[in-house]
Parts: sequence; C-alpha cells; structure tokens
Amino acid sequence: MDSPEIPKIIANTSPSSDSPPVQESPVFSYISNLSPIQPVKASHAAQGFPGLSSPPLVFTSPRINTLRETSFLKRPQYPQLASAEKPKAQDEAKKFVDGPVDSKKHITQLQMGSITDSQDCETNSSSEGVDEYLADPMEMDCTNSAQSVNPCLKESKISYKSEAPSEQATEDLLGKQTFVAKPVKIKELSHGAMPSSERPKVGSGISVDNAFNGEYHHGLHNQSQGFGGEHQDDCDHSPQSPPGRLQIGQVYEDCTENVGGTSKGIIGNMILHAPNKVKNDQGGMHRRCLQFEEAPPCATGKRDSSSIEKVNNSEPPASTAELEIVKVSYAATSKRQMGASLPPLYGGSSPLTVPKPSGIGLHLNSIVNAVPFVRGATTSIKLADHDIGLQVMKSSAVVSHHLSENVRDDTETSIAGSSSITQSPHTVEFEHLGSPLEERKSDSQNVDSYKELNQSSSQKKRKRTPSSKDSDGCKRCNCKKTKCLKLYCDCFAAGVYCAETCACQGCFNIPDYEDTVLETRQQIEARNPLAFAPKIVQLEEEIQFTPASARHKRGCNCKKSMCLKKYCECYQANVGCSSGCRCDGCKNVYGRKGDYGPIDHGVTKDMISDKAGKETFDEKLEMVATKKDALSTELYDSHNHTPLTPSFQCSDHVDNVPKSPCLLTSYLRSPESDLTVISSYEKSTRSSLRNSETSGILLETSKELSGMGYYCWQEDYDNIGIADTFSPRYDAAPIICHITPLSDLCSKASASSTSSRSDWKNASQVQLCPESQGLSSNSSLRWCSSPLTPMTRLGGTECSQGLDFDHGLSDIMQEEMPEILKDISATNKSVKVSSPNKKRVSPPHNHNHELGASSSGSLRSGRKFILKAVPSFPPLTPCSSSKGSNTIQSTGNLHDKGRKK
DNA sequence: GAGTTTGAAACT
DNA sequence: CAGTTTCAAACTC
Repeated sequence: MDSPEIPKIIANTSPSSDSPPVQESPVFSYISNLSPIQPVKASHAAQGFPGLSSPPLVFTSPRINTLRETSFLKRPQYPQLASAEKPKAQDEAKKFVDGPVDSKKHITQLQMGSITDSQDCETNSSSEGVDEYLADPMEMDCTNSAQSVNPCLKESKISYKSEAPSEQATEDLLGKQTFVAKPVKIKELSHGAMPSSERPKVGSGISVDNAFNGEYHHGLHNQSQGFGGEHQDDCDHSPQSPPGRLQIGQVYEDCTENVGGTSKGIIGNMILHAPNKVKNDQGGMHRRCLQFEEAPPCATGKRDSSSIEKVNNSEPPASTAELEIVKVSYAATSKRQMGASLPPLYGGSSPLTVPKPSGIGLHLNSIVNAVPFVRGATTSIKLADHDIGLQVMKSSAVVSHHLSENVRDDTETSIAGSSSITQSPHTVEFEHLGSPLEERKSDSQNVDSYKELNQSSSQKKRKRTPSSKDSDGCKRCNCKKTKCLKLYCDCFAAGVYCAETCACQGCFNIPDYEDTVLETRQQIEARNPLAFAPKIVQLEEEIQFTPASARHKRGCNCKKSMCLKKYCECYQANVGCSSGCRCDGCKNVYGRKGDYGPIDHGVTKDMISDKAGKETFDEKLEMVATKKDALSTELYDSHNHTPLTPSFQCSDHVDNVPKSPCLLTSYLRSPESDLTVISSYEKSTRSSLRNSETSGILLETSKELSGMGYYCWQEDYDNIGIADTFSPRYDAAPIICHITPLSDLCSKASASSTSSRSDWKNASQVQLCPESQGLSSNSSLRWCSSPLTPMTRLGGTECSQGLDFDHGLSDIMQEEMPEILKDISATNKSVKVSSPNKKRVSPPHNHNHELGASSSGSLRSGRKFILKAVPSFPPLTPCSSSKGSNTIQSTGNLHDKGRKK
C-alpha cells in the first residue's frame, strides 16, 4: 500500500509541475488507479472513485485529487488507526506527506503565493510537527473557512463584493476560489501527507471532492467559513494555536486575494475558453457527489486505505494545466452554483439539504452531516451577504461563527428537518453541491476523528463533548454490541457512516459494509418508515419565529429527567417538548410540553441562562446560538434561511434600504411558492434578495446574540404551535417576521403597506400555507391562528426596528412591489389572499392547493402570517392539501417523512 | 475511568 | 399496544 500510494501521490501531486506525460494521460491515471493496491475494501473507494478513475479528467485537477487523496487516504489510514495501526498509518502518512508535500510545494509555488504557508506546514510535517502542522492546515482551512470568520469574511467580502456585481463577481470569486482552493489543496495535501490525524482534518476541509474542493472550496469558500467554523472547533480540539491560525489565515487570505486578482482574470478566461469542460466538470461534480454519496466520507475514512490510493491514482493523471482547467470549470460551476446558489444559497441553504444526497440510502439522515455544511454555508453566506449589501458587522460574522458552531449540534436535527423541507428545485442542484459539502463535513468529522485518534488511537472512547459532534455529523458513537447497525448508534441513526473518531466496536456502519448497512436500514425503515427521518422537525413557521419552533418528531418520554437533561431528546436537541411528548413533569427549558409557544423569552432565556450557568460560557453562547440555531439553523438549514428574525431584516433594511427589496424577495423567495406566486418579480430580485436575506440572517444572529426580540418570536411561534411542517414555512416564517413588524406598524395605517407586503406574500403564502400545513396540518392551522399575535408582538418588541424596516420595506415595496401587491396590501390581507400578484385570484385554499403543490411552505408561512391579518383565513383545508402539494419540498423526503409522521 | 442512571430502541 | 429487555449515552462519583 505504502509504496504504491506514495508513488501515486507523488504522481498526483507532481503532475502539476513534474508529472510525466504518462501520468498526465488519463489512461495512465486510470491504470495507476487500477494498479494501486486493490483496496481491501474496494467498495468505498470503488464506489466513490470508480467513476473518478473512469473519468480521470474530472479528478484531473491535482489539487482536487490531492484533496481527495488526503481525504480518502485519511480515511483508509483511519481504518488502520482504528485497527491500532496508527503508527503505520502515521508513517505512511508521513511518507505520503513527503511526497505530496513536494508536489504541494510545486503546486503551491507555481500557483500560489501562499505556498509559504504550505511549506511551513510541510516543514512541520514531522510526526509531532504533523499535528501542529495539521493544526496549521486546519488553521488555514479554518481561516479560509468560517472559523476565521473575519478573515473568511474578508475573503467572502472580496469575493462577494466582486460577485455582487454579478457574473463578473462570480468570476472573481472563481479566481479567488481557485486560489483558495489551491491553498486548501495545499493544506489538504499536507494533511494527506500528514498522518491520519491530519487527514481527517484535511478531509474535513477538502475531502469532499477534489474537484469540488476547488470550486466548492471557492463557493464553499464562503460556505467553508461555516465549515471553517466547525473546523475551527475541531482545530481547537486539535493542537492548533488560534493565533497561528489567524495569522496563517490572514496570510493565506492575502495570498488568495492577491492571487485572486490575477487568477480571476485567468480563471474567467479559462472558463470562457473551456465552458464545455466546465460542463463536464459539473458532470463530474455530480458524479463525484454521487460517489461521495455512495461512499460517505466517514465510511471511506474508516477503512479504505486502498480507496485512497485509488483516488490518488485517479488524480495523478491530470496535468497541472488540466487541473487548472478543471478548477476553472469547477469554479465556473461553482460560480454558477454559487452565483445562483449563493444568493439562493440560502437557497444555498436549501442546497445544504444536499447532504441528503450524500447518503444514498444511508445518508438520508446525513442531513446531520449536511447540517454542518449548511451551517458553514449559511454562515459564510451570511458573511458574504453582509459584506455585499449589509456591510454587516464583523461581530455579526463572529456571532454567526459561533452560531455555526453551536448550530452544529442543534442544526443536525433541525437541519435535517429543514433540509428535507427546503428542498426545492433549486436545491437539487445545490444538493450536488451539497454533497461536497457533506464531504467537507465528513472531512471535519475526519478532523475530529483525527483529534481523537491522536488522543487515543486504541481506545477512543470518545467523550462526546457537547460540541463534540463532528461537523460532518459523525456522532462518534461508542457502540459495542449493535455493530452500529441499529438506531442505538447515533451515526447509523443519522444515516452517516461511522468515522475513525467513533469508538465503536465491530462496526459495520462503514462503506465497506454498505450493503449491510443499507439492508439494515431498510429493515428498520420497514418497521418504522420514520426511523431515519429527522427526529427534530422544525415547525417552519414556528421555527422561524422561535428556536423552540423545532420539535421532536416523536417527542420524548422522559420520566425522571424532567426533560432537563440530555437524556431527553428534546432537550438534547435544544427544542421544546411538544404535545407529542409523553414526558412527566416536563420542564424543558426550550419549551414545555403543552406550551408550544409558551416558551417565553424570559423563560427561555432564563432557563437557558440557567443551563448556561451550569455550562461553560461557551456553552452559553452555544445555547443562545442553539436557540438561534433551533430557529436559525432550521432556517439556515432549510435553505429557506428565512431571515431569522424580522428585526434583523428590518435592521438590514434600515441599513440598506435598497436591500429591503431583497428582503421582500427573500420572503417571496420561498423556493416553490415564491416561484409560483411572485415569480417574476422575485426572480428579478431574488439574487439580491437572497443576499440581503443572508445578511439579514447575519444581522439576526447578531441580534439574537444581543438577545433581541428573537425570543419574542419564539414565544409567539411557540404559541403558534408545533408544526411538523418544515421548510416551506420557513420561508414564510421569515416573511412573516418581516411582516409582523409591518403589521405592527400596520396595526395601523401602515398596515396597508405592510399588508401589501404580507398580502403580497400572502397571496402566495396563503395558498402555500395550507399546503405546507398539509404537511403539518395541525401546525398550520395553529399557526394561522397564532400568527396574528406573534405579528403584533414582534411588532411590539421590534417596533422600532420593525418600523424602520417596515418603512424601508414599504418603500421598497412601493418601489419594487408590484402595484398589484400594493393594492392588495392596501386592500387587505384577507383580500389579498387572492393574490396581489395577480397571479392568483383564486381563493386561498385553491391557491394553497395549487401553489402548495409546487410551492414551498415558506411562502405559505408568510401567507399564514398574513392570514393573521386576515383572521378569516381558512388555512386548515389548504393545509391538508398541502402535504401532497409539497412535491418540491417533498423531495426533501426526510422532511416529508418527519412531517408526515 | 468505572459505575450508575436514564430513556430510546428493540423485542416479545 | 403494552410491557420488557437491550442498548448506548448521559451522568455521577
């Protein structure tokens, strides 16, 4: 293994600079892939890589390859490590490192100015140094990623700024991204070279897809920030020195920036010249994603050393030029995706749902994994948004970062739900992207695993630190008897393969045993179709408003813990107990059984604070974040990324009046519904809107941190009731939030304007709502009724902001809002149901059915909100229909399942 | 780190 | 569906 691997790696890396023509040839690469040791368990590698090998070009980019190599290698090594072979693995890793390092150096030097970092890393690559080195890479990643939020922000800012303009910006981003990717690759390479410990990290950072890495990295770059955040955690765990990270990150950034400047043009040219390639690459991307899906990162990590080799092999063939092209193509794709997605990103966030894809079958729950990515993505996006339109405060970014971290834990559940929910047509593409994200997650997991490995290779009993959950979603299970093939296993339950970090014994939840895993899953699902569905469903509507909006699908059954300990799944998920809970003496801080909404701000805060008091300060932050996460994460996750809190958006609007339209669009944005209802108008504005939304989210996060009306919403939402419904509403919820402020204003005359908006949204939403409700008929109904109060409250709480926001919105509305909407608004929410947009005049119900089918719940939620205004709104019937209707979101099978439940 | 407690999952 | 057992995590010491 070693010998072949090393040569391969070298070949891979070398291609850029030294690669012999033979290596460059795809055939060679293919052969090399074949030649490499046949992975003991070819399954993983084979699954993931067969495609790769066959289409070497896709993987051509050395960087990418390297990345994959690292990730894959890491995993394989892990298996070794798992088998107490760490020493070997490390040695191998070192060997690899040596080889790759050189290549890396070449590459980096050639391509990057940031090489210095890589070199440093290389120098550090010595066994112990490796860890540090790894840490450095991590740092790099982190810095690149969200962790070094600020730096990331900077990058994102740059990229986004450039992007904001539009395609040009995307080009710039590509360039930057490519650059970024390079550094990342370097890191990865170093990681790959590095022993298993590093690998995981690398994997986390890069593993996803080499190809993707490039682009994704780019695109992710922004997202990566989020990741970075996760990674940061990991990094933190790992022996990384924050300062070093920052420095590195900064340096790196600088390099990237500089390079980006030059590369941008190049990249853009590249793209232009080889659009076809880009397409191919995209295809490759998809493939890769699929592959990844097939072979979840964790799985690969665990026991496929051979797979790594394969990967390497596949990679080597590509020449540097090819690699660059690939990168470019990816970048282009990423741009497209990003460009499209970024704004959408939120949309993008929906893409985040992508994680689903990861798990062919298994990864349905991989949402969890996705979550981290999502988080990262969201955070990054947020940052970007801020940079772009909002000029959000860096602090917010930091906050977001914290949130991202916090979110990790919570988001998994919530995200899962959200992701499924949010799925929209757009999401599909994103999903592809998401797969890479997942990989990254896996990478992050790997990182965690790496840490663990470092800590204790033999017995890894992982101590689940509260935040220990791997960003990848790996739960670090410790199963001893179930072989990780039962729901007892968190990893298995989450639809994720166990990772090296796991301390499980006799684990079958690995790619090698994919068949077994799938079979087992099927069996379990046969018994309980919802067994793998996200346990935590965010009531989209509720969720948006309150963190507590999320609820445990099945509810807890606590008897003694009073839902105040992690024994309680609800509590563990930072969600309130719902009527579905069978707990006794529920004292769930996030919401007691029976009072969905009841979680009062004060209560939640106090409760949380109490918890926090017990917990560390960080935990407190997390708690807050988690709450936010509950909401925000869901939101983020949902892709809907409904603006967390109206207030934020409001503030945003205030800050950037021009953005306000975006907000509106965001509201509208609900994937489906928006499209259907507001479509044209929104479409024009969506991108901007999304950005604004993201920024708004960021702002919201910051606000949340500040402890703003966030809770207020929660209360209201909680009151609204728990809805199983997910994503669709999310969108709506944000909208609602915005609306609410307006409503406040409106409570009066302003209402007209606000109503117009709400109506405007409502027109669609109303219809949507029913549908979304269809998923959660109950919630929807409740929601409809409750929304009113929340609105008012929100307005009350956030009046100032709301007012401004409203004004801004109103202005925007007036400006951007179709006159129809205005009219509608003027008319009333109730009336509006018909649809201001013109599109729908049909009664809400009908619309609901219609729209609901195609539209997402988000709009619905917003509409629901409107409904508030229009008490008459008969949400119920529509809701029932909604279930069926949510085809788009239904695509988010998980969510649907959860909802259906 | 070992042992206990807890509640979910699995089983009957 | 209810009750019991098994399991792994959370928690305590």
